[in-house]
Amino acid sequence: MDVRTLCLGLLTRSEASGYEIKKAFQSGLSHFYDASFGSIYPALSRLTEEGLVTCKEEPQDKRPDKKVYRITPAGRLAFIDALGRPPGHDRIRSDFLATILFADLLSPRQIAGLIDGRLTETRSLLAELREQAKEETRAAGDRFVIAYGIAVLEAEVTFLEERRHVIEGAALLGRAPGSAAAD
Amino acid sequence: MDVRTLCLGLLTRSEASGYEIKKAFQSGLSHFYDASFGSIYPALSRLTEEGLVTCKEEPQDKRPDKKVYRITPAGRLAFIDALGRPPGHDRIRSDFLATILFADLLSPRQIAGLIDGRLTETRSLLAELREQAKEETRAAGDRFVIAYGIAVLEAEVTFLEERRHVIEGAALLGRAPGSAAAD
DNA sequence: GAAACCATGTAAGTTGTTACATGATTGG
DNA sequence: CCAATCATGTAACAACTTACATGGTTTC
Repeated sequence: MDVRTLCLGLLTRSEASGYEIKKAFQSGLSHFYDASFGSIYPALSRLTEEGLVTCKEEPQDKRPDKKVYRITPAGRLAFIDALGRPPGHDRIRSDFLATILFADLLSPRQIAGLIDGRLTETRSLLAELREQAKEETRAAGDRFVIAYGIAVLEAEVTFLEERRHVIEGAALLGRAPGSAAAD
Repeated sequence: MDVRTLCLGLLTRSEASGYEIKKAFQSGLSHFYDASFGSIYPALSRLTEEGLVTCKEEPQDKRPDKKVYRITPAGRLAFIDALGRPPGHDRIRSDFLATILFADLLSPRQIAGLIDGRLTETRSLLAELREQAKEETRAAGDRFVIAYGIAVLEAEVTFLEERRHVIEGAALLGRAPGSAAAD
C-alpha cells in the first residue's frame, strides 16, 4: 500500500492537513510504516486532481495557507476497494539482522553493543506503544495494530535476552575448527 | 544496508555467481530481506569496478558465461567496516497491518478472510524457517537470525489466534446491530 | 537564544522492482 | 509438453527520501 492510499485512509477518519497527516503517521503507524513530507504533499495533490479528496484553503497570518483535505464519496469508495484487494507480502529490511547474520566477523564486544542498542531501542518503542494503547479515542483497528506491535516486540526482547549468549559466544570462537573455507 | 553491501557480505563466505547469490537471498534472508536480479547484477558489476571483488568468467556451452565473484582483501575490509557502523532502524511495510488498521470499513467476513490468509502464510513461512533451522552447515549468524524469525512469527500466530475475535467483533459493531447474520 | 513546532512545497538523488531480451536443459 | 532451473544483463518505471527554499511562533 503506497503513501497515497494510506493518506486517503487517514482521511476516512477526519479531515486533515498534510502536516497533521504526517503526525498521524508518527503516532500510530510509525512502527510499521512511515512517510515524509516529500511523499505526503505530492500524494495529496494527486488525490485532489483525481477527485478523491477536496481541499479547503484556510488563510493564516504570516504562514502558508493551511490546506485542509476532506475525502469525497468517490474517495471513500476507492479506498474501500483498495482494502478489498489481497494484501502483498510484508517487506522488512533490518540492518540489525543483516549485521547479526555476519556476527562471526565481529568481536564479542561489538555484538554485545549491537544487542544492547537493539534492546534499548526496542524497549523504548515498546514503552511508546504501551502509551498509545492507553488512548481510548483510538479506532478499533488502531488498538489491534498497536497490540500486535506490542506482542511482536515483547517476543523480540524475550528472544534477545534469553538467546544473546548464543551469538555472543559464537563470536568468541571466531573462525572455529573446520572453517578453513573460502579465502 | 543495501543490496550491494549484502552481496559483499555473502561473498565473505564463499565465491558465487549472481545467480547463486539470488538463491542465497531466498534461502536464509527471505523473511527479512529480498533482492531481484535487477539489483544484484548491477551491484556485482559495481563491486568489481571498485576492486572489492574479482570476477572469473567460466565459459559454458550454449549458456551465458558463468561469472564467479570472489571477494578481495579490500572488499573484506570494506564489509567489516560497514558492519561496524550503527545499524539504521528497521523498515517495515505491511499491507496486512495497514488494512487491519481500517478494519471498521470491512465486513466481518472480509476480516476473517484476511486473518485466515495471514495465518496460513505465516505458518508456512514458519515451517520453512524450521526446516532451515535444521541445516547444520549454517553459519552461527544464520542460525541466530532464523531462530529470531521463528520467535517473532510464533508470537504473531499466537497473537492472531488469541485476539482475532477482538477485531472481528469490532467490525460487527461498525454495521447495523442485527444485520450481521445477513452478511 | 536555541530548539521545536507550525506550514507548504519542489528538485535531485537513491534504491529498488518489473518487464524485456535470449536461450539450452532437465524433470515431472 | 510444460514448468522450473540455469545464466546474464538492460531499460523503464516506481516510490520514496533528503535537502533545499521560506519564515513566523512558542516553549524551555
